[in-house]
Amino acid sequence: MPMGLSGGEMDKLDELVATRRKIKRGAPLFSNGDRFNALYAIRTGFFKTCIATEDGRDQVTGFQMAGEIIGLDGIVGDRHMCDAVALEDAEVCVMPYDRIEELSRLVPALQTHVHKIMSREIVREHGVMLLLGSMRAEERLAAFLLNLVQRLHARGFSQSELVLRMTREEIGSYLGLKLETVSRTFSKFAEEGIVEVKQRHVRILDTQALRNIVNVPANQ
Amino acid sequence: MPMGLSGGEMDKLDELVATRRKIKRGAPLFSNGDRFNALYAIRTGFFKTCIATEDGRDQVTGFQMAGEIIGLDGIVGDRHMCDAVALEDAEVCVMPYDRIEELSRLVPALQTHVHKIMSREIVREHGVMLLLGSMRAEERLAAFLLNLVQRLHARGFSQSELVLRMTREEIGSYLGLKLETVSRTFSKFAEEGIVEVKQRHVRILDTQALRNIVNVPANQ
DNA sequence: CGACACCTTGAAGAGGTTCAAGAAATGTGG
DNA sequence: CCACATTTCTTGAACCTCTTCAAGGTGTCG
Repeated sequence: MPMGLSGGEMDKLDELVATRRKIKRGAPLFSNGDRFNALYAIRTGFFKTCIATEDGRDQVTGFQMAGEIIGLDGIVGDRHMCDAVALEDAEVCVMPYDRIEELSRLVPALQTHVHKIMSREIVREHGVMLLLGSMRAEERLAAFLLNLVQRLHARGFSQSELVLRMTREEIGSYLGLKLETVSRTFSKFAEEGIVEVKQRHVRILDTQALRNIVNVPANQ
Repeated sequence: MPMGLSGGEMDKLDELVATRRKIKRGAPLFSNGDRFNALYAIRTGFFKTCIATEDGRDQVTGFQMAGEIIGLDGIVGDRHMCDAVALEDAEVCVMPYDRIEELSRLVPALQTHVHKIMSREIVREHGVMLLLGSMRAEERLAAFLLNLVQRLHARGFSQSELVLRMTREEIGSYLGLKLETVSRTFSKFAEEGIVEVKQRHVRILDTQALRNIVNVPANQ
């Protein structure tokens, strides 16, 4: 979070994130239509956000982990426009939105921070649109794995090993594929020696191969 | 834009949108990598935003018309992360970003307004993800046409007639389809008497049929 | 008026889906 | 702690939608 703040400012920020809430696995943090009054910073656990249509369609719009912010969709209409569901037992900081607005006016660093968070989400979604609009199944899954493992690594986890918190169906929904296609693509990667997959445990054996599949240059 | 402001506040807002810029058809408003320093409010004209990858892939992430805001992607990284190209001669208000932040701190209504604009963009992109992730070609094109005509109607244009400002290829890129598929789907709609298509001139003959295709209930 | 970009349409092919069946893991209640 | 129900995952085969490749037509702009 932002830095270089005075003591008084820090106290206010501390107060902003003072309220905690625990969510059991499978339970919603919020649901489509719920009144919006706070953003949530994930302390621990793993979430998915998704939108459901009347005709039973369902689209996972993202997976969120510790340190990430959920609830931005609620600002525009005063109600949440999607569901946020815990994929494992989780704890979040409840940040009342009116307090955020109030504090942002007093602390420019917080204001900038909030804007950047929203802008980052917009840019992330552009990337998902690229993935959904132009990639084939293998490319999608490779991009997904690289993205997940990169975010986990940034949090101190392994660069090559991960435990999926979501089902094949949820991965498929996110990637615009059927669960069978996700499963088959995992099997294909395993045959090719790129990954080792045992249910939700994934070990990446050849990161560069995944990068080549998505056309990401070697460095970085 | 926000209302219920004092005279002094209005003056500041007027100053914020004082600078204009004209962009010729085909010219970029900004390009990926450009330093970010302003948001743009479209006064007249029509834009597309798109991201290009090294390997020649290209994804249109949106089409924007009068009254809409472009440039939000630039906030997070201090550089624009996509290209914005005018699809017809256009004019925009240049709103320097540091002035927006400054003014937002003084005028809460503006602060809320900015947040809502960003939140709306996030929600819009969720809708695009649903479209790209779970709809078939006909559903995508029907949703696209309904969305376009609805936005045009909100600006005083016809509910049933529109002129496309973009090529089949650009529509296809946005919808995750090849241009041939877009063309064929238009022809199919025309055969079925749902629309009349003559190049870029489209007349919607049966709005409800389009709604049925995307599973939107009759009302609204 | 000619060059170029854009659009349409056909035919063949590929990638992903659907349907189906069975195996493996997970959770639950006795 | 074990048996059983349930959920999740894997794999096969047929099918379908969309893509690819190709050719010709239409419109537009200098």
